[in-house]
Amino acid sequence: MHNVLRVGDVFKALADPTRRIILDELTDRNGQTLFEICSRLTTKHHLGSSRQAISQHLDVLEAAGLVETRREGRYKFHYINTAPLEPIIERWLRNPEKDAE
Amino acid sequence: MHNVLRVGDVFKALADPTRRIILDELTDRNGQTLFEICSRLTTKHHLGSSRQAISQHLDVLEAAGLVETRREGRYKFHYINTAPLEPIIERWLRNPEKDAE
DNA sequence: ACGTTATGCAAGCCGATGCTTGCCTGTCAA
DNA sequence: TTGACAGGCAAGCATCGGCTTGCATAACGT
Repeated sequence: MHNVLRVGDVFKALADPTRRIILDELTDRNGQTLFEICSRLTTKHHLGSSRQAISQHLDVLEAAGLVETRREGRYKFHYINTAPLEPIIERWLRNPEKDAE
Repeated sequence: MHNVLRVGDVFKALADPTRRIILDELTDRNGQTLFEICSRLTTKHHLGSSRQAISQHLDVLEAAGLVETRREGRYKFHYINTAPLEPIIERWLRNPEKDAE
C-alpha cells in the first residue's frame, strides 16, 4: 500500500482549481465526507461538479499525499496533510540539492 | 502589458518535470540563454528535448511569473523569480489545528 | 552583402486528463 | 428484509498539454 510519492504528483494535484478549493474546504473544516465536500462546493463556491468528479479529485489528492482518509462504517472522512508541501518550495528558495525526476 | 498572474498558472507551470529541472538549472546558474539551457538539459540531465520544446516551457514559466527575461542583442537571458512561490503554500499551512489532537 | 547564430511563430499529432454515464458494493435504519 | 444512503469501478468522450515540423525574423561576424 505504500505508493511512492513523487514530487510531480503534488504539483499535478495542485494544478487543478477544483482540487485547490477542496483543500481550502478541508482547511476550513477537516475530516469531511465526500458528500459534505460536494454540497459545500456547490453552495459556497457554485461549482456544479458531480459526486464522481469530486471523488476522482480526492483520489488524485490522496495519491499525492495531500489528503488522508479514515473509514468509519459507511462514511469515509478526508483529512488534509500539508507535509508534502513544505520541502518542495525550498527546493528553489535556497540552494539546490536536485531531486531526480 | 500587465498580464494577470493567476495562481493556477504557477502550479501548472510546476506540474511538468522538465520545467522543474529548468528552474533547477536557473537556480544553479542564473541568466542563461535558451541554447545554454538546452545544452545543459541534454548533457547534465540526459533530456532529449528540442529547442522549441524548451522555448515553449520557458514561455509557460514566464507566464506564471517564475521566469523573467531580458533581451540583449540577439541573446535573451532568463532569470528565475521565486516571488510567486511564497504566498501559494501558506494558503494551506496557516492551519489553526481546530480538531487535531 | 552573405551566411551563421539565436530566437519566434503556427499548425498538427497524440497521449494525458477531467468529466460524464451507468452499474455495482457495502452500511445502516425501519 | 427492504429501502435509502455513502461510496466505488469502469468505459467513453471531449478537451488540454507537450512535442514536433517547418518556416520566418533579427542580430551578429566576416
